[in-house]
Amino acid sequence: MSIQERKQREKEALRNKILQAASELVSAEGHENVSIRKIARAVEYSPRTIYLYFRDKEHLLQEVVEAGFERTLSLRSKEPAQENLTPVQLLRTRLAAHVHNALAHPNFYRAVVTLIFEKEYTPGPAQQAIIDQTRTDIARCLPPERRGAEEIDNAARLVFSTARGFALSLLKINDSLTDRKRQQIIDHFLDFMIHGLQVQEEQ
Amino acid sequence: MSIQERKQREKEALRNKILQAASELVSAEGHENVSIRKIARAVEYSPRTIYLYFRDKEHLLQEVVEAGFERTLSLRSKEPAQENLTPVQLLRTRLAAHVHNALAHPNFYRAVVTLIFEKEYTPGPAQQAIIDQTRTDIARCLPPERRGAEEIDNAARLVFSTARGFALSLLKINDSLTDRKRQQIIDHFLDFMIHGLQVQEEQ
DNA sequence: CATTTTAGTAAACGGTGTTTACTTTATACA
DNA sequence: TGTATAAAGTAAACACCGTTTACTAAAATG
Repeated sequence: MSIQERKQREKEALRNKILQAASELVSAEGHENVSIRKIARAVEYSPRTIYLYFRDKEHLLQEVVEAGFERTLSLRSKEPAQENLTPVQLLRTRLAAHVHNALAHPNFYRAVVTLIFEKEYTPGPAQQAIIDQTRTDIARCLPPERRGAEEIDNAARLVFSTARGFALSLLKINDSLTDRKRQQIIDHFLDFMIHGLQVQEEQ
Repeated sequence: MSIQERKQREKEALRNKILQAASELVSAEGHENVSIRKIARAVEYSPRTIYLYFRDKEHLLQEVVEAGFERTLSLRSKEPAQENLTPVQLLRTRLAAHVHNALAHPNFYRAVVTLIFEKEYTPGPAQQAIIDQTRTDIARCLPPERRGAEEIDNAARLVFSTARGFALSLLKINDSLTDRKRQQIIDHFLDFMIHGLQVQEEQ
C-alpha cells in the first residue's frame, strides 16, 4: 500500500503548491488580477491540471481564504493567554488585531472580505472557529441578562460586518496617513465599537 | 447653430441611453455580470461605440453609480423638511433609509459599494453632496465641543464605512429573514451606530 | 458638388474560465 | 517481463471578456 500512500502524498503536495501559489498571487497582485492560467504558470502545470485538484476558481479561492483563517487561528493558539485583561480589553485587542492584520496584508484582506460578502460563500471550519471565539469574547463583555443566543448573534454580526467595512475603507486611505493619524483613526473606531455594543469598562 | 445643437442633443441622448442600459443591467444581473458587449447589445450599437462615449468600463460604471446618488439626492430634496425631529432622530432616519435603499436595490447597492471600496475611486459631485449632508447631520448630533473638522471627519468615515459593511452583510442573509427578524436586526444596527457615536437622545 | 468632419463598425489582439478529447506515464496483473 | 489498465497531465478548443486598429458610411460645410 506504500505506493498509493506516496501518490497520495504527491497529490496533496501539488494541491498545496497550487494553493500557495494562488495565495502568493493574491497577496502580490490582488485577487482581481489572479487567473487560473497565472496560477498554472506559477506552478508550471497546464491550466487544465488545476481543475484536477479544484472544482473551479471560486472553490480554489475559498480554500486560499480558509488557509488564511487557519494561519490566524494557529497564531492565536500560540499567543500567551492574556488573562490579565478585562473582557472589554480583550475584545478591543482582538478588533485592533483584525484591523492591523488587514493593514499588513491589504490584498489578501480585500480578497477575503470580497469573497465573504459574496452570496454563495459559507465559512469554512477555521473561519467558523474564529467566529465562535469572537462570539465568546463578545458574550463575556455583555451583562448576564443580555447573553441570549440571539443577542450574541446580533452583536457578532454587527462586529464582523462593521469591522470589515471599516477596515476596507481604511485600506483605501492608508497610504496617505501618518502613523499618528492612522492610530487616531483606529482608536476612534475601537471606541466606536465598544460604545456601540453598549458595554462599559469596569475599572 | 441649430444643427450642432441637435447633434449635441442626440449624442447626449445616446450617452444617457447607454448609462441607463448599464444601470438596468447592473440591477438585473449584478455588476460582476455586466460587460461592455452586453451593454452594447442592449442599446443596439457595436461595442466600439461605447468607447466613443466613455473612456472605459470603469468610468462608465462610475457614472452609473453617480447617477444613483443623483437620484437619492433628488428624492431627498422632495422630502418634506422634517424639522420636528431631533438631530439624533434625523441621523437615525438617514441610516435607516440607507439600509432600506440597499435592500430595495441589492445588486445596484453592491455595485456602488464595491466601486467605492476600490482604491482609484473618488466621489462625484452628487455623492459628495450626500457626504456633506451627512457630515452636517452628524455634527448636529455632537456636543459643541466635539464639532471640530477632524472629529466630524472621523465620525462620518465611521458611519459610512460601517454602514456599508453592515448593509452588505445584511444583503447576504436578507432572503432568509422574516420581516420581524429583519426589523430587529436593523434596529440593533441603528442603536449600535447611535451609541457608537456617543451621542444621546435629549428627551 | 466636392471636401472634410463625424459617427459608427468589423475584425483583431490578448486575455479570461472551463471542457472535450487526447497522450503520456506508471501501476497492476498475468 | 510484457501487457492491459488506470491515473495524471496536456493541447486545443469554446465562448466569453475589455479594448484598439483600421476602415466605411453618412452627414455637414464651404
